[in-house]
Amino acid sequence: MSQPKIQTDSCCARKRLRRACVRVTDHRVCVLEALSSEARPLSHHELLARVSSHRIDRVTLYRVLGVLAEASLIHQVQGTDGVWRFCDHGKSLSGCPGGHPHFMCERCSTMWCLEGDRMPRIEVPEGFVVSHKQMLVLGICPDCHDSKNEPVDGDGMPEAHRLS
Amino acid sequence: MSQPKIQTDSCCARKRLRRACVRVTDHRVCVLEALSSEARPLSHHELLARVSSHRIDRVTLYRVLGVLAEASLIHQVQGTDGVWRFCDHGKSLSGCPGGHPHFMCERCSTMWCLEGDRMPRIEVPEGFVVSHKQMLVLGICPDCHDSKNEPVDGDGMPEAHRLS
DNA sequence: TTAAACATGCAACTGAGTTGCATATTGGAG
DNA sequence: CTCCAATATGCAACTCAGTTGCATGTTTAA
Repeated sequence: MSQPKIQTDSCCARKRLRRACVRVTDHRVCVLEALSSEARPLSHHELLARVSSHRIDRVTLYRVLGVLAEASLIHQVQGTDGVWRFCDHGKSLSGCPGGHPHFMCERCSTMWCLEGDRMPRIEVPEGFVVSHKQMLVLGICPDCHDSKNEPVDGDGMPEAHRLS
Repeated sequence: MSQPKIQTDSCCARKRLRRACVRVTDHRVCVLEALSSEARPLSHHELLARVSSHRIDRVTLYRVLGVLAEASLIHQVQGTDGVWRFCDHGKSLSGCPGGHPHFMCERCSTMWCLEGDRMPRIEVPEGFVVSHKQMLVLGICPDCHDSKNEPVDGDGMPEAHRLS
C-alpha cells in the first residue's frame, strides 16, 4: 500500500496509454484511472457505476476494456457467474499479466487477486500445447465471514453456477 | 432393448440415479448415459445434439444437469467462453468431484479433464476461507495442432473472452 | 489545418441460462 | 395393482452479459 510518490492518476494513465500505443481518449483515461484506484478486479457493471459521471455508454465501456486488455494494460478474470472482471496490473511490478490465481467470494461475488501466489505448474498429456492458465479459488471473504448475519440470496449463485 | 445384456449403460445409469436418491426418469437416464459415454466435458449445446432422439426440451436439459450436479453424479466446468460443460465422474474412482484441472482448446473450444493432475494448493491471505477451486489450462489440443490448415474464426474467442 | 483513421452512442441483436405455470410422470402408501 | 401427492416436463416469456452495424464525433500525424 505504501508506494513512493505517484504522479496524478490522470497524467499517469495518459502516459501509460500513450506508451501502449493506443489512442488517448477521456473515456480510456477515466476507466484506467478507475481500475488503478482499485486493488481488486471490477466487473463491467461495477465499473459502469464508478465512471457514471462520465456518462460512458455500456457498449463503449466494453470496447474500452477490450482495448485495454488487448494492450496488456489490464487483465481479465471470469467468475463462476460467467461475468468477466477487469484488473489493472500497471502498478504491480510483476510483468506477468494475470499470472496469479484469483479469489472469488461465494456470498458477495467480490473478487481479489492472489498476487502472493504464483500460477501452479500443470502437466498436460503429450500433444497438448499450453498458452496460459486461469485459477479461481472459491470461498468466503473476510467481510462476509465477519457479517454472517446479513443474508445474501441463497448461496449467491444461480442453479447451474453452483459447483458440485 | 431386451434384457439379455448384462449391465447395459442404461441399467447402470438407473442404478446410479437410484443410489443418489433422485427420481429415475428417461431423460435423466439418457443424459447420464450420454455423459458417461464421453470422456470429456460436454456443453449444454453439445449434449442437446447428442440426446436429440429423445426430444428433450432445452430447459429440461438445464434442469436435469442441475439435478445431476446437485447429486454429485457429474461435475461442471466453465470455459473462457462463459459456457458450462458437464462431465461424468461416476467412472473415475477418485471420489473427488471435479477435483482436477481442465484443459480447453482455444481453437475448437473442446475441453478435457486433466485427471493426471491434482488440484494445486493455494495460500490465501488471513481471513479468507476456501471451499473449492477451479483451474483451467488454455492452449491448443492435439487435433487442432495437427490440422493447422483448417482455419477457425479468429482465435476462437469473442473480444472480451480473449485473455491478455 | 486538414483528412484519414479511429472512437463513440444508439438500437437491435445473440446466446446462455432462468422462471412461472399448466400438464404429465414417478414412486410410495394403501 | 391403484391412487395421488410430490415432482418432472414442455412451453413461452424473461434476464442479463456481451456483440454488431451504422451514423456521427474525436484524435492524431502530416
